[in-house]
Parts: sequence; C-alpha cells; structure tokens
Amino acid sequence: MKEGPDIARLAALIGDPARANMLSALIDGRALTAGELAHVAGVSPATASGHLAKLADGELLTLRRQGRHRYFALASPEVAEALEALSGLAAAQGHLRLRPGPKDEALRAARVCYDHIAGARGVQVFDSLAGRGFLAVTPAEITLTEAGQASMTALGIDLAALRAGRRPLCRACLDWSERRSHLGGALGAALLRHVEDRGWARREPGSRRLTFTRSGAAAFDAAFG
Amino acid sequence: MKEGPDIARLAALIGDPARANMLSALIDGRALTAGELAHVAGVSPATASGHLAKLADGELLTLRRQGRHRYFALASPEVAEALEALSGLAAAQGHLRLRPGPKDEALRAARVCYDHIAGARGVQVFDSLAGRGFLAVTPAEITLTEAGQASMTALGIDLAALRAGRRPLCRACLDWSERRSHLGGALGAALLRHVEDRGWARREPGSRRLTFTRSGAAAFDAAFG
DNA sequence: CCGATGCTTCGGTCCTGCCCGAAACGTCCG
DNA sequence: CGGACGTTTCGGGCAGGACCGAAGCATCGG
Repeated sequence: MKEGPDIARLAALIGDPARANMLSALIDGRALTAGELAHVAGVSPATASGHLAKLADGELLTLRRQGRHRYFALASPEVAEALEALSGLAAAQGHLRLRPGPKDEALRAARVCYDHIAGARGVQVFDSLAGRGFLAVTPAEITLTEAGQASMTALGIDLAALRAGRRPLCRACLDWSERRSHLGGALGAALLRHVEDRGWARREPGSRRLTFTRSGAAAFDAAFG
Repeated sequence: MKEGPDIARLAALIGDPARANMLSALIDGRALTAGELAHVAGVSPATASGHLAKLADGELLTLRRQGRHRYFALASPEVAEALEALSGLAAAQGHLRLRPGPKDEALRAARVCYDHIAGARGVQVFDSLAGRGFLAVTPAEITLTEAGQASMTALGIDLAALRAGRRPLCRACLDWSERRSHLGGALGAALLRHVEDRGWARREPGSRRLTFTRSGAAAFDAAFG
C-alpha cells in the first residue's frame, strides 16, 4: 500500500508498558531470564511469557536456552539504537530520567558482563581470536578451531574442564557500548578468571568496572593484540 | 518505581497503524493538513482528528492554524530521528511493506529525509566524507575532523552557526532503501539546503523525491565523488 | 525415581482504545 | 447573509489484547 518500512508493527511491540520495561532492562546488552524480566515488568510469569514470545517473534529479542532458564537479549545493535532514539526523544521532551548508560569512559573500556569481559577489551578479545582464525564464526554458532584450541591450551586454559559442563564453550554476546560482539560462554568466563587470576585486572567491588593494571594491560595486549 | 524515560508512551503513540502512516507522511519535514493526513492514513476525518490530537498532545506533532486549515508537522528533529531509527530497524529486518520497485527508482536515488538527503545520494555523501577522512566514525558518535571542517567551510557552510544550536552536528541515520548510513544532524540539514540553494536539485511538490539537474548532479559528484 | 523450580499453554475475564456517522463549530467566499 | 468546506466533538459499537490462575512440560538436584 504505502511505501516504506512497517514502523507501526515495531512501535506497537515496544508500546506496551510491560514490554517497554523489559526492553529497557535489556538495553545494556545483558541477557536476562524470563523470570527476571517478569519481575522488572511487574507482571506474572504467565503474562511475561506471552510478551517475550511476541518480542522474540518480532525479532526484537533473541532467545538462548540454558538449562531450565530462558535467557533473552536484544536481537541486534539496530534494536538498541531504536530504543535509544526513543529514550532520547522522551528525555528531550522533559520526561527526563536517563539510565546510567555506558557513558562512563571506564565502563566502556572494560566491564564485567555476567562472568565475562565486555567493553572495548571484550571486543578486542573477540576480534583478536577471530582475526587469527581461532574462532569460526557463523550466524548460528561459534566454534573454537584447532589452532584456537592449541592457543587456549598454551595460555593455560583447561578446555576439557570447560567442555565438561553443559554450557556452550563459545557464545557471541552483544556489547552495548561497542555495538559489536564480545565473547561469552564458558570460554569467555574462563578468560575473565584468567585475567583476574594473573592480576592483569581487578573488579571494583559493587561495580561492573574492570580496571587493568599497567603491566596487566600490556600482557593482555600481547595475548590478544 | 520504574526508572528510565517513558518510552512506552511514545512507542504506543507511534504504534497505531493510522498514526504511523501519518508520521511517515510527515517525515520529509513538510506540514500537511488534517484532511490530507486522514487520507494517507486511510481513516475518516473524524478518526484522524482524534489521532492528531493525541500526537499533538504527546508532543510528536506541532500544529499551525492557517485559515480553516490545520497544518501538522513533526515537532522536532529528535522525533524524526526516532522515526528514522524505527524505519531503519524495520528495513534491516526485511519488513518493507512494499519492495522498492522500478517505480520507486527515483525515490531510491535521492529523497528528503526530514531535512537531509537520503537514498543513494545520501549514502554517497556519507561515504565520500568518511572515505576522505573528513568524518570520524565510531559506534557511539560521529565527529567532523579538522580536515572535514576545512572542507565544509570551503564549500561555504557556516559551521559556527550550526554549532550554535543544541542539535548534534553529525548524526548517522540508517537509510532504509540502501540499508546503510547517510548523514543527518545539523550538517546533514545544511548540506540539503546547500544543494537546493545552488539549484543542484529541487524537491518535487507533494513528494519526498529530490531530482537533480544534469549540471547539479555533476557539481554534486565533484563535491562528493 | 522424586520433588522443586522455571517457564509455557490454556481458558476466561475485563478494559482500553480504534472506528464511524451525525451533528456542531468555525472559516472562507459569493 | 447563507452555503460550502474543513475540522472537531459526541455517542455508541466493537475487536484486540493484556491480564491472571491453574494446569501441563521440561529440567535440575537429590
């Protein structure tokens, strides 16, 4: 009928208060469970489940099954941009109350996303591994190549132990501040432990911030330059 | 209770098909009468009046009384940006309501997007400036480099005047026909004015189409080849 | 195996809000 | 002044969809 993209479908999806709260909670790029999202939206699990199915069906969210949990996250950087534009508009209209957002330079540089590294340092890892052919990246999944396995083992990471768990080894996780992927999954978690164990960086208590020491940053760059 | 801007209110406003059609029709920055908007939305004048009252009340539209007509236009560039972000997202998802056929060839070549150039010509500007190192593009924001400032000034654009406003100088806007970025923001608007003032191109009345003259196209290519 | 936990499906209720026709209001023009 | 036109208000019909409780699946821990 008319030219142009179907904007009403998307806006109607975002336009329900419960769904908008869910999306706002996910705007930092983390993945949350259906139950957590039900809580932030202030609705029953049953209602939340319906909303989440709609959002996933509308390609605003992606679903990751992990054990008996369902983790939902924003589907793409474009979704984040659209939400940000709406937030910005609401703020400009005086309905002010902006989220902290990763404006903070230190947070953008390196932070903890659940149990792995996010921010510029996070995508650095991802790019370094992918660029050297250590990660085979497909839209469906990410696998560690033979060369990658050798490299991780050389770093001192026990891949066998990681594989023992039910958790996928490699996961792409959307990085909110960089708008690109960083590495999650069991390997991502192991790399964060590695960085902390060697004293390359330290978590600040009560914050997601991850601060590298001078020598730690150098060692990190050597490993993932 | 709930933190963050009231994004649901805005999205719900945009989320009705009739209102979305109205807003889409206004995205080129023109002002249309209530009757014209009723027509593009495909609803009766009575229904349209109600929708327009809501949009104006929600500060998405501004109203100008002129004789017995009521002209409505988008309230601010921020509104246009939010709409563009939603359009870009929908386009990225492949949900064009009508695939741009040969008839829309002219629209895909060059059109007005609120107050700047979109379509192939819009992307051309962005690529040209970025390719020559005039724009510094990061995931978070876009800035005009020193070289870029010199180049724009040489073109006859008053950057100081543009900076006087609170509007961001450069803004990436996802182009729904090209599926890539074109340049919005205050500078994007200034470039459209430049193109029109020099007679390089002309807006067709009642359309978003932007038609270049033969010599105008040549001059444009020379400036943004 | 068992029960506990997390999530989804089902059935049913209720309310918001979209829609139109008719009539009222205001403005322009002859 | 009266009639035509553009727009808004009013009243009422109607559908979509948001919501919850309870029951049904799936998964984990023991």
